[in-house]
Amino acid sequence: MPELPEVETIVRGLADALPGARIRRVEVARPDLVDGEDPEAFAKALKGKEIHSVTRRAKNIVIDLGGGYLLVNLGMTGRLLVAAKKDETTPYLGVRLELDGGRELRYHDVRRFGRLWRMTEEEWREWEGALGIEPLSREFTPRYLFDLTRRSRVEVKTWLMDQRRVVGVGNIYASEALFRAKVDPRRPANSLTEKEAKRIRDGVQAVLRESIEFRGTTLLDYRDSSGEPGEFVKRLRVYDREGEPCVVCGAPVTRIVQAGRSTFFCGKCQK
DNA sequence: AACGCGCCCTGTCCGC
DNA sequence: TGCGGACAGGGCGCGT
Repeated sequence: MPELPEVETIVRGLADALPGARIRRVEVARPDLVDGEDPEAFAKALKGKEIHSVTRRAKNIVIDLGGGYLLVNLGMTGRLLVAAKKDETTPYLGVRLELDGGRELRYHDVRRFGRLWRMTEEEWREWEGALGIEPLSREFTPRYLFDLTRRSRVEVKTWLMDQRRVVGVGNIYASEALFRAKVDPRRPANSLTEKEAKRIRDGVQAVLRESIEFRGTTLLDYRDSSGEPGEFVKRLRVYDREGEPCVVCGAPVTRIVQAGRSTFFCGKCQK
């Protein structure tokens, strides 16, 4: 569900609300959501810890507990919400962290593709180092993108979604970025020119930045940490617009399937 | 090593 | 109205 802009929006909300809060009690309603240890050990380890900061790495939410981390990946339908203890819950509640001041942090997930897990400082460094670079960082240069594509014949849309190279781009923003770059999503990665690599870099950064401004894309399930939907869906140019006119040339938007996922593009604008 | 595929799970929507 | 199939923002593990 959530790609970089959605996770970033959630993280900004949590970073405002949570630092300084202490975890008083932990309830694991859906044990399969906890990775790496049994739910009792997980709960015991978190109890009493203070939340120092909340940040993002790739599509993961990173909660610094001071000498250890709690990681959250939202999968397709995960939500991380700050709520009042007295507020109503849903059948999809997975994990509840009771905090001070009558508040709690709730993890909800209809499909349960999401995960919560703990990491030591050392595990964090190793895990984090194996991920690709952040697309909004200075490291993400046209040259970086061009050089890494040389060794891969994978179609460029699928290539963009591989989190070992560049993180944070998922199914919506891969289509949107390639539309902005005017590059056909079926092109093998190693067929790109340097100019096209630059256009793709620019397209990825532009669409991610704009989507963050609009607090992400809500197709159905996505909500920020306050339960509010994102507004970027109105700004999508090709995603979920099969048959509708291209916003640039008017030709109908095409839908194809790549690596089992829908891709949307304009066959006239994207070469 | 790189790559394609099936699978995890629940809900919604569409065509018949 | 009911039913089967396709599909949904992600990511892992398998076999080749």
